[in-house]
Parts: sequence; C-alpha cells; structure tokens
Amino acid sequence: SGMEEDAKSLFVEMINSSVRPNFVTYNVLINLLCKKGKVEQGMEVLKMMIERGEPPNVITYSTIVDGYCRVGKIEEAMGVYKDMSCKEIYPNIVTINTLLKGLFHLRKVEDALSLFSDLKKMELKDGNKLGDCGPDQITYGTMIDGLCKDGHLERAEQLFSEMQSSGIDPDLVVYSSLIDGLCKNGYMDKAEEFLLKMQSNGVYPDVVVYSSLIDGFYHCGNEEEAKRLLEKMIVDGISPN
RNA sequence: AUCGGACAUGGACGCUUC
Repeated sequence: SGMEEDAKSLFVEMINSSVRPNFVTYNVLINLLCKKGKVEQGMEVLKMMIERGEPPNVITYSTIVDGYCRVGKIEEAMGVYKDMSCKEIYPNIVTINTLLKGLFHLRKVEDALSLFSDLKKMELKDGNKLGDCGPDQITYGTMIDGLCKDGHLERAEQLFSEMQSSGIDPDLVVYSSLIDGLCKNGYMDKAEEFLLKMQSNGVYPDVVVYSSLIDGFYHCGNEEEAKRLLEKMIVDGISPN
C-alpha cells in the first residue's frame, strides 16, 4: 500500500541519515510486516537490528511470535518462544497470550489447555520472578473465546468461574466471548443470564454483545426478542453499526 | 540532576485478500 511504501522509504531515509533507528523503530517495522503476514521479512529485520547493534527485547520477540501465529506457523512460533529464553529475554504474559491464540486458531485445544496450565503453575512456582507472568484478563478472554469456538462451552464456563475466584475481574471481552458462544449454540437463556450478570458486575454490553444476542435470537426463530434487544440497545445509547 | 514522548496479545456480523 501507499502508507507501507511511505514507511519503507522513511526507514531507508533514516538508515542513510544521521538518525539511527533504535529498537523501537525496528519493533514498529517488524510489527508492520507481521501484521501483513510477512513474518519472514520480519525475521530479516530482526537479524538486521542485531547486526546493527540494537538489541531486540521481549516486544520484538512477541511480535515475531504473533507474526508466525497469524500465518498458522505454530512450530516456528514455539521455536522463537523457546529461543528467546535462551537469550535471557523472558517471555511475558503477552507472549503466552499470543501463543494461546495461535494454538486455538489451529484448533490445538489440548496444547492450549496445557500451556495455560503451565502458565498457572509458573505463577505458583516463581512468584514475582517473571513479573507479570500470571494469567490476565486477556489470557482468560483468549481461552474462553477459543474454547467456545471449539464447542467446549462447559469448560469455558468453568474458566469464567475460575477467573472470578482468582480475583481477575471478567471484562467486556470475556463476557462477549462467552455470550457469543452460548448464542451460537442455542443457549439463549444462559446468554441472557450472562447479559444480566455482567451489568450487575458493572460491565456494560456494547454493540458486539448485542449483535451476538440479536443474531442468536433471530436464528432461534425468536424475532420478538431480537427486536426487543435492538430497541433496548438503542435506548441504552448504543448505535447499531 | 529530575521530570515528560514512540513499539507486542483476546470478542459479533459483513467487506476485502489468500
């Protein structure tokens, strides 16, 4: 695209000028490439930054892990994940969350569950050693969405309870993922229970949550309820998109 | 000297691309 060309020529200009790119500059470039599915080029830039004396950090490696996950190359993603530890750049919760998403994307549910369980043990064992390395809202959001999309609704609900009992507040995406899963499988009563529950916990539905519910009711032949929710959403000040 | 700026991860439907 035009913007991408602009980014590239700016980068080249920078290399040729007295302003040296630093690690953040390289990270931004690698992220751009990874988002576009060009993780191999991202790896080239990683090599370049090392050659030019800018040390990659955990963000650099997590970005590359995401790049591989996006194109379904989970082996390569795991390889980078293991590699970074050897270089004493420790994976953090973002790195793990990225891998979890990649595993679910390939329907490797067992692997995701086992990484998730390792993550929880890690937290117990190492305490604060790895800093932010316990599951967070995004971890649970990723797990719950992945489990729902693979049809493991009961397991997803277990994780919902688990996160609450471990003091991590379910956020909008967690409720949204679970409600969407329930809707897609026809559990409309349960979906509405969660709609109420989220509000009583101070989390308010947005256009995504309403869309899941409206779609669900419509598919179950309950057009009345679908229409009622559409009106309620508008009354609540959420504009349909 | 101190303080201030840039980078990575999760949700519906459709569209685009593969």
